[in-house]
Amino acid sequence: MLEFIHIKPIYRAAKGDEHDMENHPYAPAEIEPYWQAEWREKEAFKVPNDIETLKTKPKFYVLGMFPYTSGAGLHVGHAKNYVPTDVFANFRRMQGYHVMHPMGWDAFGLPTERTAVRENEHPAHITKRNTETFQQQIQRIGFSYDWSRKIDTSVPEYYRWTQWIFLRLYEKGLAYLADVPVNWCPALGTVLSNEEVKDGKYVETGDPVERRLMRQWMLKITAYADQLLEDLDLLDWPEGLKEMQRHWIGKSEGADITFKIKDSDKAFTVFTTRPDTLFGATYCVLAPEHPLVSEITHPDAASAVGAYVKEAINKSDLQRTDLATEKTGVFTGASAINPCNNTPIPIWVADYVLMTYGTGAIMAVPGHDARDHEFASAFGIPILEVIKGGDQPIEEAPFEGDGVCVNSGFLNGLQVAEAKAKMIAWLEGEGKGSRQVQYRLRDWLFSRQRYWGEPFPLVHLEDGTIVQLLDEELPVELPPIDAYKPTEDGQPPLARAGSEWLNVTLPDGRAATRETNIMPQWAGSCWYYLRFLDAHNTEAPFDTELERYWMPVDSYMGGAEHAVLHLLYARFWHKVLYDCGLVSTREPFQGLLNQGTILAESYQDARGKYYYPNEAEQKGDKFVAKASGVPLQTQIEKMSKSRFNVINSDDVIDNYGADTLRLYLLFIGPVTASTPWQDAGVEGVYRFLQRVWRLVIDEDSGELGEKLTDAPGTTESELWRELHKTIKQVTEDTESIDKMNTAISQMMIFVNTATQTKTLPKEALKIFLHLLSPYAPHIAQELWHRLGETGFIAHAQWPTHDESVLTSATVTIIAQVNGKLRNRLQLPADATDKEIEEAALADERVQRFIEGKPVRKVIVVPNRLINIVV
RNA sequence: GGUCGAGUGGUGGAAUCGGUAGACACAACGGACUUAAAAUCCGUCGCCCGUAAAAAGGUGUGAGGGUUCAAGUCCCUCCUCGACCA
Repeated sequence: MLEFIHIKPIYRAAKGDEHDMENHPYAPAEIEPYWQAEWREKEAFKVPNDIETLKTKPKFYVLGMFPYTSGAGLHVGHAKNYVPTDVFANFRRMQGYHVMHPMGWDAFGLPTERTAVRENEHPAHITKRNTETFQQQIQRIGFSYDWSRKIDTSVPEYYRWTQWIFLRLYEKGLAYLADVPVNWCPALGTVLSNEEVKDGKYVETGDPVERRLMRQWMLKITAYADQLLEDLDLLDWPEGLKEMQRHWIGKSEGADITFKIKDSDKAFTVFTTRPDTLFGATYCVLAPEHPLVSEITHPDAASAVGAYVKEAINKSDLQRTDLATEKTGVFTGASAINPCNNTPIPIWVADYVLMTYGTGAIMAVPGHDARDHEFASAFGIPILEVIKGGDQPIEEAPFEGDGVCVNSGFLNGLQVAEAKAKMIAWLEGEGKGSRQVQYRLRDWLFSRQRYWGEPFPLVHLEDGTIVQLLDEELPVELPPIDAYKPTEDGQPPLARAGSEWLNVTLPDGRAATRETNIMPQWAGSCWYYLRFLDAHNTEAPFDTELERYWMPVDSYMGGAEHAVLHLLYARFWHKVLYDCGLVSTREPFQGLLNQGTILAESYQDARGKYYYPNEAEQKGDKFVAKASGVPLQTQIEKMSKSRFNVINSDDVIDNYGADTLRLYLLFIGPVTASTPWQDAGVEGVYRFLQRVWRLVIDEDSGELGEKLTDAPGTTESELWRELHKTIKQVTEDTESIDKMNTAISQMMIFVNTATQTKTLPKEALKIFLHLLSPYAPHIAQELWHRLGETGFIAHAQWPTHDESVLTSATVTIIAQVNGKLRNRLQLPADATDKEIEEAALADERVQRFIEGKPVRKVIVVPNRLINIVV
């Protein structure tokens, strides 16, 4: 099916086949399953759970974001995430750390439920099958996970504690019911969080989403907005990612200002980040949903306003606020009084103002805000200049920059920043407004009208009171109903679970009904990194002492698509747990890296239909479909099932082995870079591993190579120097995580050098195998074993380089004339600047370019170069 | 529209604090080995100009300008692509 399958399969040494006995090539299909079984049976990577044993060594927690176990199975994109984390875990283990490196399954959620509906099979069955497939596929790659800690978010042993943590949030008043405008997806029959909706569509499926007012569970993440923002400074995350979180939280400082309505005792409050421009406010706008709209609208305008509001409410936020769309609005007939100069200004209703942001009302300053300017221009509202500094007349374009206040009474002559402070002080003094901080972050919509998720540990009494269940009553198990499909009316599937599940009698005898919503997909992943620390605890989510030892996660790696959602939600829960005294760190993930995506070539015809690579055929420099001859376009895109360009990790392992897959994924580029998959490149690293094999094993005899000696490593001084260079570079590059590609380059250079030496000291070879082991653990272990060592090389001590081996007696000095390279000089390493200068001036090639011209300046960079300026 | 990031050979990518551009691979080409092929080993490999072949030289990191003894790297302007946000 895929291109590389055409390449001949790896040679499998035929066991017991007399004719083939003389041939002993590198055979990953033999050695990899063998050592994987050994690691499993001897529990090579099991981490002790006993705190006293743990305390004998420092800890390191390496975590790759656990996968959502969809039916598509594992592809090389997943491996691009897990290979670098595994290399790093191996590296730290060899450096003498207790390494936490676990794996588990994010198993609740919509995609599985959709498959269940489509294939008419229970989500629990599908999940079981999917997780088994994932585990099998992941295990073939030879990762050093402690499998005894495996978790599955969809089993009661796990979600019992998700419910338990929810109760802690509930007790703290952080979970509440509210009638909120929600993103209702008719196709899915559920509400979605803001984060799951983009451009009016569900991000996963593209199904349209509409606005509805519904009673929902909310989590008060906004209560932690400031902490979530400030504590970003404590983290070793990529700056860009922190910036995205900051932006998502969207803190803006400004003022609430109260506007009285003319000829009325009513008033409304606006939030603005530009109180300095209050003198320039020439109208106000209420959001269509604003409660005051119906009260203040003049009877003459009532029908127009009513119609406008009705239409606006169904639009998405994006449609409403997009700068590119034409502004619409309608005048209410009422006026507000500008509090700074008592001028009446008209009140409009317009959908570019959102009820969910700020107060749902704005003061409009068309002179200094792009949207207001556009709106005022369209409706002929006056535009006033109150900040001087634009290079176009204020009627032509708004000026949003910094400048000096004009036409602004007591603010005239002040800079924007001073004017803001003075205006806020004035408003506060007059009782007309106050300093205010506003966030873009909204509370988290936490309930779903679906089946495949955690039930809430809450019950409703007849009088409407909500009662939380006792910790001992957990878990509230998901009832095994068959009718889990969504209904038209938004009634959750759990409402059909039957009275046995629905009806509860409380310990005090009162009758109650269970909450029938479920938690969203993100719930389980909000705390899974804590459960790994104590995965089988039946008394608590995790042991406090173990938590104190292991947390925080030192190195977390995952896709950039989780830069805001998962990472923000998990940080929020963690902070709540911290405030409950349940965890010891303010932040869960100290270090974090986003691995790049794997791209692959895809083939598409003019109609947009995708073709598998083997359905395409090259004709000249164009591609056509084999069957129909239709011309095809090729492009490098992100790997995905729908683009027919997925490379399955199993196929690569079948053809080349897991070590090749691991090495290739790292060799194609930096871990954080997105790079295209190239079948030919896989061959390259496969050849490298074969060279490593032949370095140790004589393919004809199957014995150790004749070149190998027991002599000290230093007998081959060139090799010995290259080895120490390799130790140094592999150590540094592995430490960086991102530059594992150049670590592999250096190992290749070492192997090329070693192939050319007359003898090969086993000592040097064994040291090299240590370096290779985190990257290609199977071949390293096998050769380690063949060299007569017992035990696992994965448990051996990481080597350190000797700087004195690296320094040589002579160095190459670059001789430049006027900045251009003219010759390379071999000089003693300890040559003085003067000696270097003399040597350079004496050099024939250098002299040719000086041509007797006077030397104006000489720059010497020690051990590097000399530049003679003439 | 905004913010951030990135543009280096035929390809993936190296290049520390500004100090040898193109490491390591892939592909291609040439050679050795072979009855032959595969595999393996050796060699060439930015462009231009040169040459029997070399040597020597020029030029070159998206475009243009600047700073510097020295720029892929720093600064300014622009172009293109990507990510995120609106």
